[in-house]
Amino acid sequence: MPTLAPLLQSEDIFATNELATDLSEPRLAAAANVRRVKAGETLYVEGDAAPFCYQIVSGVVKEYNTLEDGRRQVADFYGVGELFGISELDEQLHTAEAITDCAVRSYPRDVFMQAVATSPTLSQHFLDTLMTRLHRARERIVLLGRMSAIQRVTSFLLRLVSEQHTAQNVRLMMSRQDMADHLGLTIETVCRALTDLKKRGLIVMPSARLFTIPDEDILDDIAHGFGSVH
Amino acid sequence: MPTLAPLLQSEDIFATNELATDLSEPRLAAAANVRRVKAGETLYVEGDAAPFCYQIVSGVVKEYNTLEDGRRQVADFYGVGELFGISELDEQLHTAEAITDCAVRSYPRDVFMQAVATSPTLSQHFLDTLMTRLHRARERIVLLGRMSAIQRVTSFLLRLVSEQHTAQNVRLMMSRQDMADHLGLTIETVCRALTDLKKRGLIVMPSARLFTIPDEDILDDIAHGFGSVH
DNA sequence: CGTGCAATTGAAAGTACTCAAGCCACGTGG
DNA sequence: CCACGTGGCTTGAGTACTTTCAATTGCACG
Repeated sequence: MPTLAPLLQSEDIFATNELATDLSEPRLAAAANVRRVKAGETLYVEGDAAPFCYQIVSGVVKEYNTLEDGRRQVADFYGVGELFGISELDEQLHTAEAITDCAVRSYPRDVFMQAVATSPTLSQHFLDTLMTRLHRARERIVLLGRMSAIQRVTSFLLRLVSEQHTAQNVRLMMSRQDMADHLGLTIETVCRALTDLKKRGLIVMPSARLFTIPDEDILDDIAHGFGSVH
Repeated sequence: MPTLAPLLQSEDIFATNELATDLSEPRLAAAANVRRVKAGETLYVEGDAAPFCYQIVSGVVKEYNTLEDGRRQVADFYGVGELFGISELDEQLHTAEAITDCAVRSYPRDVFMQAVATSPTLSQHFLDTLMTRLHRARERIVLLGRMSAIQRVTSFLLRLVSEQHTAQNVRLMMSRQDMADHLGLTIETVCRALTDLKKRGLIVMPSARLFTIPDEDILDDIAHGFGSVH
């Protein structure tokens, strides 16, 4: 039983057209508003009122929480087409920040919820999105709860590979800090894991933000705990 | 009955609603089927076909994943009224096991999904449930990614306190192993954390499955990283 | 060709884990 | 009624891994 196989294949960061249907929903299209955001800019902060929810037109956004001591936990990265900034409450649960220059479509929350409530197809879509999101969150729970640093980093690289549909020259669009905050590690540990993989010839990195994987299977084994390392 | 659902009462607020709505939906009520499960019995296993989804009538159920090396990660515990065994795929993503004797209501998945798709109120409720579930999962992500053993255990105790609406004689209805698997720790580390809290007089445990908290605020500080501990 | 930030490396310290043993409540059988 | 086995919980010692703190290197840019 390839237990984690399905778990580790997350949704596509780059090419999801998850809510393409949104665009076909007249009320939503009418209320939508596209905004440009530069890399590093914050869209909203944890605890803010949440009058809008958002959908990525281009670029990548991260959503994270900040702890009292300043450490951060990145909940998720969102790519083209993905919806974010939604919660059952009236306030944002995370802080959202662009990690590349972005174009982001915003929908007034009440209009969005109203549209979801009255359009069966939209509702269905939204449900699927939420279930998939939950699935993703739980993959991360397994990763954070039970995997070693090497396994976490390896899983993350494999996720990027599957999202970019190639093992050649895969781009890391986020900083080491973002990776660390996402994987529950420190920046140094991420570096060391990458260095380790490089030294073992399992990945090739022509630059700090670009990597190639000669043999994906070996990395799979490592991610799943078969490699020598825990 | 009062002792049957001590866990997860903050979610009861939600759970109760889930319960009420489900029952008021005639198609669902007609297709529902109650089954009794003894503590320790498995309802389904990760990877199984998922012809049903479930709702707890009484007792507590845990949902977990098993890794290749046998370690486990408990995704969540479910109490009275709560729905579980739902995914966007046709297969179960987790294994579900009763941790106390339970009564569980099952709904054929297709009937359930059909009912959700056609009943706006049910759809709305299901949506809220999913958003709340996602919120819970993300709190766990922060816990697993960024909190120390003491913080994790403390947070868990506080969760139980809030669910059972008292800080006196709170029941731990799950084993140390279940706690460990939920918190991403080993059983020994959970024990040591509890011992530590006991020695510091922050909790009192008349028995291994029962605790009282003299001063909740101090524990709050520890959980949030203000306490002297890391 | 500095400047500044990101990434990497090194050394020491700390935290949680592993393995192993001891404890305790409970149920069973002599 | 008590010795004995069982399973869950706790404690101890040693180890492995990750973090922390402190430089150092690499790289893009003005």
